[in-house]
Formats: sequence, C-alpha cells, structure tokens
Amino acid sequence: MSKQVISTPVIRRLPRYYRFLGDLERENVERISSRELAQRMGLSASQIRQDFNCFGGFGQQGYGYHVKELREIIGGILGVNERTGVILIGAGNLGKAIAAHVDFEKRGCNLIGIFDSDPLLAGTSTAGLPIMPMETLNSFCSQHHPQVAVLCIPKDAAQALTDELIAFGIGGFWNFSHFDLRVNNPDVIVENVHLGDSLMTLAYCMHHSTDEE
Amino acid sequence: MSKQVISTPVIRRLPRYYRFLGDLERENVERISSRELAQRMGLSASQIRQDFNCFGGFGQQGYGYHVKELREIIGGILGVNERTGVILIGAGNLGKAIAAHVDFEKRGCNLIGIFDSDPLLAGTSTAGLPIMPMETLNSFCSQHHPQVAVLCIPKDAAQALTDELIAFGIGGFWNFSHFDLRVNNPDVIVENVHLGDSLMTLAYCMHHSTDEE
DNA sequence: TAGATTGTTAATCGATTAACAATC
DNA sequence: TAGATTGTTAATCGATTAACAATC
Repeated sequence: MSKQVISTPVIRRLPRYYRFLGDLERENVERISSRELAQRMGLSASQIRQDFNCFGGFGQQGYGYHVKELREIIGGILGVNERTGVILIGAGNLGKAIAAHVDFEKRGCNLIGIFDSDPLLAGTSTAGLPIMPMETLNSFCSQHHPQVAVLCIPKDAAQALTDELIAFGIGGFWNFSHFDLRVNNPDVIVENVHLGDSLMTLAYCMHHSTDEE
Repeated sequence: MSKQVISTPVIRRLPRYYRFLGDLERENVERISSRELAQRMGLSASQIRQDFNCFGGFGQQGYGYHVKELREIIGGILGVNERTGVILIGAGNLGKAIAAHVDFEKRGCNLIGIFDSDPLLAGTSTAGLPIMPMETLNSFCSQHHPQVAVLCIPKDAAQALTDELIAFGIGGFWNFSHFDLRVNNPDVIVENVHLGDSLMTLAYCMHHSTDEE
C-alpha cells in the first residue's frame, strides 16, 4: 500500500484535509476543485493536487474531486477504520480531559484502559472507564495488547515508564508529559505534544507582529 | 528589537531550546557547545548556530554558549517576563484541564478570568479562579484588558465568539475548538491546536512504518 | 600559542509554486 | 466539441547542511 515514503509536511496536512472534507460533506457539497478547497483551507491549489497525488489520482479532469469519496480515501489512509487499542496513563486533570474530550473512536482508536499511580483514584472512573492501579498494567497489556499509550504523567516518570511500556508491547506514544521522548527503537513511534510550546509561540507572535510595520 | 523577520520553523524551535536549556541549568551544566546541544535535541549543530544567529551572536568562539545566559536571552525573546492577560472560555473537561495544567505564569501569561455559558457552572471555580457567566465578558474585558483568549468551546460557537472577542480587544487566540480559526485582521494572532490531528498523525505513522523495510 | 568552537557564507536539499499537456 | 480541471513535470523558493575564516 505504501508505494513511496510520504514527507512529514504532507502527512501532517492529511488530518486537516479530512476535517475540511467532513465539513464540506456536512454542507452537502458533492464536488470540489483544488482551487476552491485551497481557498477554504488557505493553501495553494498546486499543493493540494501534489499532496493527493502522493497517494494516487483521486480526482477527475474537468470535474474536480468527489467530496465524499475523497474523504473516505483519506480516512482510509489515516486508518480511521482500524481499531487500534489505546491506554492512557495518568488520570490527572489533563489525562481525564483527554479521555473525555478526544474522540478516539472516530479516529480508528479504542480507549480501553486508564491507569494512575495514585491509589486514591483506583475505583473511580473517567469517560466510562475505571481507573486502574499501575500494578495491573503488565497483566492488562498481556491480556488486551494495546498498541498506543497516551502519557499524561509528570516529566520525571516519563522515560522509565516508556521503556517499561515498550517491553509490554506498546508501539506508539502520544506524549503529553513535559519531556521530549526519544526512543531508539525504530519500530516505536512517538508524537510529542507540548501545549506550553504552543502557548509560547503564540505569545512570541503577538509581541513581534504589532511593532512591525 | 525585531531586526528581521524570523521564519516560522525557527520560532517554533525556540520554546524547545528554552526547555532544553532549563533542563541543562537544572543539571548544573554551565556551558554547552552547539554540537553537544544538537546531539541532545536531535538537531544539527549548524542549525542551532543558524537559529541563534537570527537574533545575534550569543556564543563565544572556542567556548560555546553559556547555558544560563542563553536561556535568559531566549526567554526574553519569547516574552516570559511579560505579564500578558489571558482569559479562558469554556470550562468543560478540556478548559478546566488547561486552566489547571498549563503553567501560564512561567510563560509570561496571567490567567485572569474563566467564562462559561452554562449557568450551572457559574459560582464554581477552577485553578483558583471563579467561573463567570458569558454575560460579564464584555465588562470584564473593558475593565481588565486581557490580550489573549483560550477557546475551549464547541466548533459551532467559535467563529461568532471570536469576532466578538476581537471587538472586545483580544489580539491573540489559543484555539482548541475543532475549527480552524481564520481571522482577516493581520493584528490578530491565532494558534490553532488540533489534538485530534496529532493523534491521527501518530496513527498514520504507526500503520505505515512497520511494513516499510 | 594551539585548540576549540562560533558566526557566517556558500552549497545542497527538499518543499512549494508555476506551467501545461492530458483528459474528462 | 469546448471548457474545466486534473496529474505531472519543471522552476522557484526557502530551509537545512557543510565549510571555513574569525576569534576567544
């Protein structure tokens, strides 16, 4: 299926295409040209055609792209029809919010377990799932084989826990700890999310835009 | 201060430099060369030197960079010593978690108000701040002049509220709603955060890495 | 001074844009 | 058919890397 290696910028644009096509579908738009889509998304028509053609020609000359069809194709590329098992570690403020707020199902993922080291949390539940003690992590993994772990744990705990989770068979990390996970195993994928960095970028742009012109 | 326009990739790396330098400082490392820092961060030494030299020469030939000093300089560029007023709209799961979890102070920001349209939430409080009804937003803004709004509201409400907030004097949006804010006013800065897109990118990389080689 | 490492210029690489022939 | 718009190649632009003279 993956005939060539797709560059990171293209991959990062795919979920955005998927979202915009969903909007269009909800607006009952049947077909769209690269020019129109470009205008909506703030991209160039050329770029859109280049991006789609990394995966094959989904359009039709003289017509454009069929919205519903294109959305399904991109969804397929992104794996929204898979059922990837996901566990979440750290049921603090952020962990609970992510469990409740992120629609895992819609994205090909199943959140199947939440863990926290705090014994006081054991027994309570979030997002319809019971919070389990860390001691049960190992047996849970060997039983249910989750593939992705969401890390909502403090910085200091991140690296050691990651190594453990890799040993338990986890192959992907969605990392919210204030720590850049770096894994040498090439089969393990890491997506670091740094909310603080994003805020600082915003702050920088604010202080350095008004005094420009 | 802003002698030239800095490219987006460089700006987005600044908070990461700031974090790594903080780590080094905590480890009592006094000086570091671009080569060593590059190795730690997974960048090239060339890139680090180029990046820093966008802002001026902070290093010393034959010595490297003074960690504490460099961190302070980059912190200054990022505005961590400013006191930018921030309000947060939407005190649901995610809103509460961001209010509690993100260290605004450390990043030059002051979270000074939380608002929600749900009357049931009015009177309760999060992160030490009372949740206020949306009706008070206008008067609050004219009184306290916040500069940034964090949007943790549903997609459908985002665009209308944004227009309103701009009228109230807000110049920066940290947007967590599932909607790409696009503002035509060039003085208004938008930072869209799409957690779902990040998860999908991770999922894509997982499905398309193992079957490569 | 000699060694190390920066600041900076030039070379390379990759991503975006432009152009246009193919074709629905 | 004529018009529209893709798929795709070539040209441009920008970011990263390499190289090295400057200098601490």
